[in-house]
Amino acid sequence: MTAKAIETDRRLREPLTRERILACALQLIDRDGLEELSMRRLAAELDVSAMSLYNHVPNKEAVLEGVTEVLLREIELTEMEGLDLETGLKAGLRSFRRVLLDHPNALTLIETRPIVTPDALKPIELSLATLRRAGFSPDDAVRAHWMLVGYTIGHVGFQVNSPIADPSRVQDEIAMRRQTLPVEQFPNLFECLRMAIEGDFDAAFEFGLDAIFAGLKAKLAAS
Amino acid sequence: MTAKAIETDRRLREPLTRERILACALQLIDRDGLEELSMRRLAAELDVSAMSLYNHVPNKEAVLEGVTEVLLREIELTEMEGLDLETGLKAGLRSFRRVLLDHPNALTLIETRPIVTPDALKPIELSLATLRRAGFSPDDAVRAHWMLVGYTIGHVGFQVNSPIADPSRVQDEIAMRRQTLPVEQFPNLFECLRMAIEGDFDAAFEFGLDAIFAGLKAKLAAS
DNA sequence: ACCTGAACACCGTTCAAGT
DNA sequence: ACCTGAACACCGTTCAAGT
Repeated sequence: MTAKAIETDRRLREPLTRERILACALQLIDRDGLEELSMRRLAAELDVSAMSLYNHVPNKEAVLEGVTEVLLREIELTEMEGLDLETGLKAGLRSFRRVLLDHPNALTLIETRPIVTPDALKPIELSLATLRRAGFSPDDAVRAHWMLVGYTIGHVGFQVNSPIADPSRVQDEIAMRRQTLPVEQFPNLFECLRMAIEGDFDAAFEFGLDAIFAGLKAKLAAS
Repeated sequence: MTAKAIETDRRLREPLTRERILACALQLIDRDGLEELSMRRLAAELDVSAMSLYNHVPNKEAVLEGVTEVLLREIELTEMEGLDLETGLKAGLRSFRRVLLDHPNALTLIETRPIVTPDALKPIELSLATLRRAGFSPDDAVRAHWMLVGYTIGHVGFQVNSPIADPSRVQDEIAMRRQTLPVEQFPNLFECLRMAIEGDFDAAFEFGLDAIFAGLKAKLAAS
């Protein structure tokens, strides 16, 4: 092959960049799951040899952190600027939850990769600002922030990893558990089973948010 | 080597069992992290060939699920039987949190492996029973349970994966962030930084619990 | 400057052969 | 019934060689 032909080849396909690698990695995670992401598969997907990736990214961990960054940038923040405590934070948390639900296979990434780039810290800054404005001390602002974010992530985790997430198998699941479990030892579980399975997770999330904000406001009034 | 010598060998070391495999796997995870657990390393640790494991366990996923089961059994439940809403559930959640904090490297396992054995469902049954007894409808009992467990897991995740978990590096961290981040764009973050780093996570957890139970009781009174 | 093939030290798992 | 070595199809990453 002549040098000219190779030049043409290179111009035909997009040049490899960090951004393109991260975008492709996220796609792969969304489609096939986090376990299925390998440097070799990622390279193949980009039509490139596995080793080319290492010209743009130091290692696989950097890819995973980069994907996490991309996800955190997806959070819509405009709706929470300058609003009051409940309205502003609820908007931010709903947007955060939406991103998490849009990328369920990447949840573990968000849980385990603390990112400290300015983009990633922006939501935290806004959240703390809202809490401070509402009257919380710096200590309690941090605690309230942790509570809200912890609750949101935990709740999504519950929804996403629910053993009975597939609605088409609900009936099977109920039947199976009735066989496996001694009903008389788990009366409340069985009473709540259908709801737990068919549950409206959005409504459940709002239920929790309401309770938490009621509690936070009570704390504020008491201090 | 004679047949007799091999017999002696076998009698010298404990016989391989599922229980022994799971216990060893948990140890390995606690010591070296989840990433470091491989079937081959696990086998080596047990002084056995990698393939022997497959006589007691179908595959690696089964090992991970088994370890999760073991962890869930560690939750102390006696203290929450028959107690009132706040006292009982707080006791259970603190015990759950203790187990999670004792095995930080296994947190992802608990988050992603829904276990449906009777042992694993016992805590849920007790939690739901307490909530129903306090007056919640089946729907709201499930929602409150999700909220509490989601909060607890999320909070521990925050604590465990905090980028600044190593207290010896707190000062470095502050200095580094001051360099990297434009202070004027993150005033609240910097104001809260020291607390976020040195924060008393136990106190923060209790702060959130208090707020949540205040909110739950308000819900109960309103309905 | 960017890409690549060959190589190294690992994986999980299967299978046929041992006791 | 339990254990094992060899083998297969994968990994992440390094390095020297290409353009």
